[in-house]
Amino acid sequence: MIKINIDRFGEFEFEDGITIKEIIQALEGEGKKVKNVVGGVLNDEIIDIHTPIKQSGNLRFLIPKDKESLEILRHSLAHIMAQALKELYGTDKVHLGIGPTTDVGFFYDVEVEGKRLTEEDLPVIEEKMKEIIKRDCPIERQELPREEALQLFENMKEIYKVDLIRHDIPETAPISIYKQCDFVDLCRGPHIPSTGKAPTSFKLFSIAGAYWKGKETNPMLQRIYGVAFWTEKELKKYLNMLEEAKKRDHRKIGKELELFIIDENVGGGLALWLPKGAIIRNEIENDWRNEHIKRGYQLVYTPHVGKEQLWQTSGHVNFYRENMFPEMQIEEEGYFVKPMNCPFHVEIYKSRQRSYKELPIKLAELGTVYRYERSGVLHGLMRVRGFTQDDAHIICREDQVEDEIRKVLEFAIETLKNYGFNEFEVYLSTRPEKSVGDDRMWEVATDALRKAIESVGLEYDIDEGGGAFYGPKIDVKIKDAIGRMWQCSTIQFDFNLPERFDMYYIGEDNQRHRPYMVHRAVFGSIERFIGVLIEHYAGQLPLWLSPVQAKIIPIADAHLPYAKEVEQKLREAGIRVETDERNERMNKKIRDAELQKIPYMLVVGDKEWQTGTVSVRTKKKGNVGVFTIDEFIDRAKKLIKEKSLEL
RNA sequence: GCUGGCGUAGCUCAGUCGGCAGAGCAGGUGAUUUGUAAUCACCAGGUCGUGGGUUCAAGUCCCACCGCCAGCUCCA
Repeated sequence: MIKINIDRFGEFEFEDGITIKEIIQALEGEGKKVKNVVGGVLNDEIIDIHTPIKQSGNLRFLIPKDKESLEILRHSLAHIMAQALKELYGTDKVHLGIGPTTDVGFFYDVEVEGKRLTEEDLPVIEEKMKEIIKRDCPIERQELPREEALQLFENMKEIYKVDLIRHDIPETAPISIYKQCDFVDLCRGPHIPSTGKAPTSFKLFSIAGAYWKGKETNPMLQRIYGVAFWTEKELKKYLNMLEEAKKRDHRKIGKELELFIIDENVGGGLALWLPKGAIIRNEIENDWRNEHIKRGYQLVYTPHVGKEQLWQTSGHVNFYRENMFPEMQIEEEGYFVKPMNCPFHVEIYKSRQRSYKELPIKLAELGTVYRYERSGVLHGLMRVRGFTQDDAHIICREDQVEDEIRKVLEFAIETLKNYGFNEFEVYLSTRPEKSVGDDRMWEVATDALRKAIESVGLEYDIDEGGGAFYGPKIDVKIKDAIGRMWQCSTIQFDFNLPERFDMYYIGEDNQRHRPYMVHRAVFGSIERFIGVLIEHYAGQLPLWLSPVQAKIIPIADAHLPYAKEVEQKLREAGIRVETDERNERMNKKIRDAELQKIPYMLVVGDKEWQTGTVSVRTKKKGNVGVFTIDEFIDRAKKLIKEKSLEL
């Protein structure tokens, strides 16, 4: 017998191996109402109503609106899709790979003999799935001995399932299969009680190649992706988000607003900054430099290439070579384009002997690095081959570690907030199995990272063993306006380079000591961060970052002299301003300024000329009224200085 | 790199069965002189990604390459 404490129902004793389904029957037998249960959470594990419970514990029933039950639904929809495929294209012809859930839905990797699935097939499959849902097949679970399961799937010609049983399912694990009508699948579960419990609020959205088990040498299966939610409303919301993401695509906006281009004549993953994009970048970089100087960083510059020996010492030649541009020969000497800035910063540190008194030394650089990325992964500014790290290396004593890490994290969070990001995900990655450095250093460093996060008051997840071999790290992700997470800041200890380069400082004891070294970046990559900013703001950047902050719109050509006068005054006040001198109607000029996402439109006509004013229209609020030129300048200057998000 | 899709004017795209390369926007010229999201007319603009092939005839069909997009993979 086992004891189960059921949330809201109390504690019960049951036979070992009872299922939720049977528990519900028992409860209902006692006259209790238990409705709509699609699964349960047993001791933090999501299980379905079919799975035998073999241990005592706490159980909570799941109904559709529970977050955890989505996984059950999505898993079942993957099966329903597989069943649909088999019914459409023939049981023997469809070979199933794996069909797990994803963040928003599910996929199934399949092979259909003699047929290449295309997007046009998706609606047909969807229809079939809806039919199966309507049929309301009860879903049953069964555990089989290994040999029997092998036999079954061999008979069904499910070669991939056989492969899974042979090579991937641990000897000790039970082998379970799920049946719904005539469809049988190898599966760990969990699943909903019957296909009829699935709503039709799902959508198949793409079809793509995927290697069996993700290995390039294996055959490629076709992966069909679906999204699924319990309600139509949630599905719609998600689909709208996708639409919105498409509208915000920084590649599209970057082209429309003439911010940057990636030109095939130059090469994939190599961005060219057009004048307007360069303004954004310049603002960000100037701000970055000022903030770093304020915080005691010292700015440095380093070259784009360095001798092979340097990269030997750093270990990059041995461990990072596949990501580097190939070696070049100059006067019998090998050189590499830099994939990272660290070796140079280390050399700067080593340029003379260092005393404990001058630590911490914080060297900062907007260093442009080049990495070989496979052509297929390049993506606008988000994934490039040449990018600028907002890099800094903090070299300090052990007694300074905690304080320095806290300052870095505070700095990063404060900066990201300034750019309009207020939600973060923080990850602490700890020591992996293969690593360098002694236990003590790992402990001091990991502790400092943890304390920093806690002192800043952030929630965080621990990625146990997820650190680099050379040290633990913190990663910060930001949430954008439509809920997507982007990796930005990173704070990484490095126990490797100080050893390799034999970095030291002279301590109070007149002895050599190994310093702690930390790599850190706030934005990660300037290119990528600007890409994220563009998508976050849908191109409507904060005033201080806008390439053109105000557009002067003369109503007719007659007002041009006054418009130029206003323009001159604004320019002298440091506001980026343009006058629309075209012989177009005012409405057209406003429309074009709106499309260019210019924050302020200053309409000037007879009235304004006579009174020395401008009629201010903002991108957000439309016409906000008439201001004197000085009033407008004061307001705009103040907002720019404050980096305000307001207009 | 792999799988699939797509490459037509500066941009967004149409082009049927293989039969004279199109539209809108942008650009140029002219008219108009305008009060809060598109004034009108005219003009110019093309090696249909590149190279080969099939055909009387190729933007269209076939092959190779290049590039882009989605996904896979990768992301010390």
